[in-house]
Amino acid sequence: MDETSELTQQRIKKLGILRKEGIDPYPNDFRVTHTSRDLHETFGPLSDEALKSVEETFCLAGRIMAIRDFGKASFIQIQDRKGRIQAYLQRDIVGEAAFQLFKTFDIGDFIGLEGKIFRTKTHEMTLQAKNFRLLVKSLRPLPEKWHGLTDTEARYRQRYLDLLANPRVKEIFLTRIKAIQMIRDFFTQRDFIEVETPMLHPIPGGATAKPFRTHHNALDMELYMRVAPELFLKRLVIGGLERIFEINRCFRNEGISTQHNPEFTMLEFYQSYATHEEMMKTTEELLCSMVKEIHGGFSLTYQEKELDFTPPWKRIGFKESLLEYGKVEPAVLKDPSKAIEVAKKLGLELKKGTSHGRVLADLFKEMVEPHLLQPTFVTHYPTAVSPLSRRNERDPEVVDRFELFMAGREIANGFSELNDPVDQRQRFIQQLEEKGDEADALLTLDEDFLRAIEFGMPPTAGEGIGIDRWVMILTDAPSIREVIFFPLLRMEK
RNA sequence: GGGCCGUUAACUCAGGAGGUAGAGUAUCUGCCUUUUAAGCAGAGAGUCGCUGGUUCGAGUCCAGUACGGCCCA
Repeated sequence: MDETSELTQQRIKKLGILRKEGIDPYPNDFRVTHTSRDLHETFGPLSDEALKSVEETFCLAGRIMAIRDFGKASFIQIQDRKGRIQAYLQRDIVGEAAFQLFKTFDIGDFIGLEGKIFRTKTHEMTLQAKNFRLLVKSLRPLPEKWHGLTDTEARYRQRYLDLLANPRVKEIFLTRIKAIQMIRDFFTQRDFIEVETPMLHPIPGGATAKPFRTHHNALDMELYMRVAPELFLKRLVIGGLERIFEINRCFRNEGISTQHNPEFTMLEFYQSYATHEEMMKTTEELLCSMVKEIHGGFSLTYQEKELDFTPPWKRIGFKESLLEYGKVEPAVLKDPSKAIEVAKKLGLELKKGTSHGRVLADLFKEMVEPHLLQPTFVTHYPTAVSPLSRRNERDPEVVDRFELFMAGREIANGFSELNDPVDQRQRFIQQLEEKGDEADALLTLDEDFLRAIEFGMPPTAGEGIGIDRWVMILTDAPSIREVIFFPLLRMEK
């Protein structure tokens, strides 16, 4: 406890006074009958006159957010999970002793109130308190009522204060929660089932990110926090769960930025007997339904840019996008050495490998991705950068895969799944060879997964959507930390 | 990892060219029984992130460091 804070000392003193009076400052026997919103919604439409004939009394509880004291009467604002409502405490109604007790209440305390509803002269819906009780004595002062809490670090470390003091923050998280609920409903209605797969993986797979390592004591076993659920979800598809989805955490042991948090939430879904084409359509339907529900139409503003979600969204081939947005010479697409030349001119390091497909993928990230503002599907990625995707039937050098971009960033990644176990094995081996120089002992062949698809995986399409990034778009959030309750920060001090 | 910016009262912020710290909110005291960021009068509240250095003197200048933010890799 911050011993030096005068304000806290004062409140501790008040706590002592309450206890001496025989008042429990932390009771839990007050029963709530209504929320602030119940009263606003039920009685808001009634006239002042009509309100006077409402005889019912209501029990509300909440945190005191403002006190306007008049000596022998007080207006207070209380905040509950649904919002705020004003209450009016008059000495002549609650009684002298109770009113004196109220004088020790502070902003931040929880209070339980019982009373009737009325409107003030200035037409504010108000609870006329007949009885009230202290429910919790707060020992620390809340952030300022007008400016709220703006110190970014304090907002993330003490998110509870951020939520209390900044209504917009609560709105953002409620939108996040609503979006996730909508995803569940969307897939459930389409006969998908929600599943959970391991977070602790013996072999990290399904994406090429660096994993967090951990250790199981009893089994004396090295484990990795999952970077993607993909390989386990496919095992379930092999097991006959033809339509599944998972909304859950993934962990990547990489840099932190406005678009990266070490733990983030991913939606993955798999549908047997579907192709990447159908996944794109599903994606449009899913995301559009959310934009419409949350923004009332097919457009929204993200960081001052107007995004238009009216379907169908633009589709462009990976190579075509390099020509159209990257303005590369057509020869770059055919000649690996030309591609490397361009990459070097851009100052790219090419640490991921110098196969033609990889270099083109690097060029794409640099030259194309930032230009994709409106929702755009980029299709047919090089096979070299897509070890889990099904080869295109006309051109085996590319795969039946797409990524969805908007606001210059990747939001989704989907493809027809590779279900040829022989090809899959080769692709894994190739992946290992490319990574060879990194001496990455983590990368071992996932024989268990290969065995699974050798039993036969139905033709399936799958997709992953980064929920945090999508919620950023929905809520106009500039940083991923604004849509994650507790983003990772360094230790304090 | 690099560059730039920030860190002053519980909160939001001032602090010119180095001279020993200021406002609003909140708190405390008094007045006020329909206020709306209520009002009026008064009061208390600070290791200026931390560690060094320069200086007679550092919130201010310099170096380092911690944490945070933005950009870049």
